[in-house]
Amino acid sequence: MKRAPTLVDVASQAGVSYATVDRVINGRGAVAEKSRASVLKAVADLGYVRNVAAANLAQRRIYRFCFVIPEGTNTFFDRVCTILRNAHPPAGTDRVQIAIERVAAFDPAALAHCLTKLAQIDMDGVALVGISGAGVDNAIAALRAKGVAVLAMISDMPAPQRDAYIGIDNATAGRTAGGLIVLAHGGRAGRVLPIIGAITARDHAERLAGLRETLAPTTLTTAPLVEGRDRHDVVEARLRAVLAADPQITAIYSAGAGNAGLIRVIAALPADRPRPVIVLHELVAHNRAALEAGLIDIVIDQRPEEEITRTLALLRSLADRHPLPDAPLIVPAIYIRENLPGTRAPSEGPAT
Amino acid sequence: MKRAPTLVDVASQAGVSYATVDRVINGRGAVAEKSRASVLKAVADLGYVRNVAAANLAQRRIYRFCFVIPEGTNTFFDRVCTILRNAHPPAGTDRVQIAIERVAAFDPAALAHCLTKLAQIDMDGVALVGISGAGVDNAIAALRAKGVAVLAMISDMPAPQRDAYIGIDNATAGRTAGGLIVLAHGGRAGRVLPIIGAITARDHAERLAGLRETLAPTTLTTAPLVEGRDRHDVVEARLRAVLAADPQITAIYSAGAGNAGLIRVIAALPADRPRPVIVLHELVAHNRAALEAGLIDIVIDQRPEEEITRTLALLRSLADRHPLPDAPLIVPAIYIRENLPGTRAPSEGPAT
DNA sequence: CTGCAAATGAAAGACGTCTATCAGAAATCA
DNA sequence: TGATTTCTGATAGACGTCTTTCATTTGCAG
Repeated sequence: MKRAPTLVDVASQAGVSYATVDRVINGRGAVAEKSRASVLKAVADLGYVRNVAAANLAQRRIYRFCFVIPEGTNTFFDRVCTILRNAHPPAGTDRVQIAIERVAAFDPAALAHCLTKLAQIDMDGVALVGISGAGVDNAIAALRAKGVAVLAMISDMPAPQRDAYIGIDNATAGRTAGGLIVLAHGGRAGRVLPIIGAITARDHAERLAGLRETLAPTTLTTAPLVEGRDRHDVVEARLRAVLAADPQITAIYSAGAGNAGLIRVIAALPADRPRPVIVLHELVAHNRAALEAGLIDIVIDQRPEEEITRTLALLRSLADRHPLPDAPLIVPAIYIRENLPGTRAPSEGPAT
Repeated sequence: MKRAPTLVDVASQAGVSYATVDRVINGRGAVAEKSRASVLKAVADLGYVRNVAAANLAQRRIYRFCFVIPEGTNTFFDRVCTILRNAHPPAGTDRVQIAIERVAAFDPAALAHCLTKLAQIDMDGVALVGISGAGVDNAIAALRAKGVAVLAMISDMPAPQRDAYIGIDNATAGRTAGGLIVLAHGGRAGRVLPIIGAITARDHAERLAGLRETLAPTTLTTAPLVEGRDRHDVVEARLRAVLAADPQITAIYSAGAGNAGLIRVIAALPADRPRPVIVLHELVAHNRAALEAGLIDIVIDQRPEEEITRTLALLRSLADRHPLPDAPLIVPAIYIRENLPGTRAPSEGPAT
């Protein structure tokens, strides 16, 4: 068990001085092509990896990350912020500063402005919820040009613009909803009502397509799409109307937000006949309460905790100039009343 | 933004020398009670936190962890090992060595022997699957006396013996199975067949109790328990017999292992009548294949990836002498055919 | 008061990397 | 060839902690 190679080892192996190795590794000063090559070869031959602890010590480094989160009526993003605030930095080595910036939702100009401000500060990485338009591309490009890592969370953006995407595959989410609805029908006929925020929202459209894909080969039919604009009041009014007009509905899949309105409608349904099977997205407070109350059946969750954990790990990894590991997409979680996190006391003593 | 306090700061604040501070912090040599108190007070006042990077550098520290995993016919533990081998150490700072020791399953003596051997080596932490008996307690106590952190994974052990438990709440898992079965019956009558490994296995018993708890208030009845001893052949034979004798079965919940046998039985059922709803545990290869083939409906998974991630983070945290964070129990995941991880290509480009 | 043990202080050299400086060598151009 | 550039080497002082050594002071018992 010999010790890991250091930069001194690399220097002697390459037949150059430490100073030259440093110039190559940290890209400062001019280095002859020949020297550069021999240093890189020595690095490869020895399997040198930078000792991050030593480097951080020498630089008195503090990792500075910023999460840019949409601000608005959407409870989900409040949940994300809560998780972020409680997020223990990747455990162990601390020296991680996490800032949260809220910007108006669906407002590319606001996002671009925020990013431009961030470019002033000396950041190591920025995570944002991907949207495109009005200068966002340029603002991101400017950030990345300064060496800031940029990650897309929750909603993706065209690949060349960001360093990586952390989030779920929305088509899978839609298929999952479909599969559960099929299961709940147990072979009987049925009619599924899809509700989304807007057909122009890419994630919603993808979920809807996933649902249809799964339902297609079955006996279940699909009712006309309802657009609820992610607003509680709109969802409430439209759903009430549809349910009144079409009593055949046996299942509802809401791919977007605004579900507090949906839940109000369900709560007001007559108790003498079975209510439709209901599948929603995101385990936010009102959805969770409805699940516990038996007003809805299933919540598909994109597991923001995991998204944030992974994002932090990736930001860290990029900041340390490690090659970025291939991170598979997040698998949407399925919650029913019985597997809600943190409700029941554990069977024995707690983890402490 | 002033720099974080160092041990030098602590020393001057406490009015003692660096050496004394070191003796207090790292517990070596004798220190007068008065000095100890003033050092601790200074630490608290200044909010000193040790710079782990510097400490690790000075010690040339390598974290040495060992996972003791049962060896046997159980595919699940093979999966655990695979995950472990691919486990990127908590990202960023590396210098983590992970050893895997396989020991005979359900054999306390073998486990104790292994632990005793580990006590010889200089370990930072050991994670094991909790079982009790025949010297295990003593072996663990010996380990911990040497300052080695000991975590229980997957199956717990009495609280005072281990530093923490990382795993699922099995009662919740059982209730989850119950909830899904109820959902799949959609209000119709039904008869649920529970299969477990052995009633003496605590986790299996807890899952069964959870199932019964959820089914109790419904119209579903429970068929007599089948004990399959976690063996494919036993499960296969007994299940075949039960299904032949009791055609009323509309659902099967297998709380243990040996499900390859169960799947064989299901695959051989006549195709002209609907098969029972089937809920199994652990997303291992044969269960996954059966899910994809439509032979079973649901797999409840304890998410070993998450268990391992958390275990590593905790081991690391304990090794760094951080106070241990409160880690909630793992929430069992629900898999159906549509949300299996890594099956479908992502809707857009991959994360790279 | 002496003698011994316990407690403390002072200091120095690691650990591996970053950062800077300065002198000297090699390559380039006139 | 000499005068510039462009590279390179040598070196030294951080960064914050660990570890050890040695000398000194303090406390306490006899």
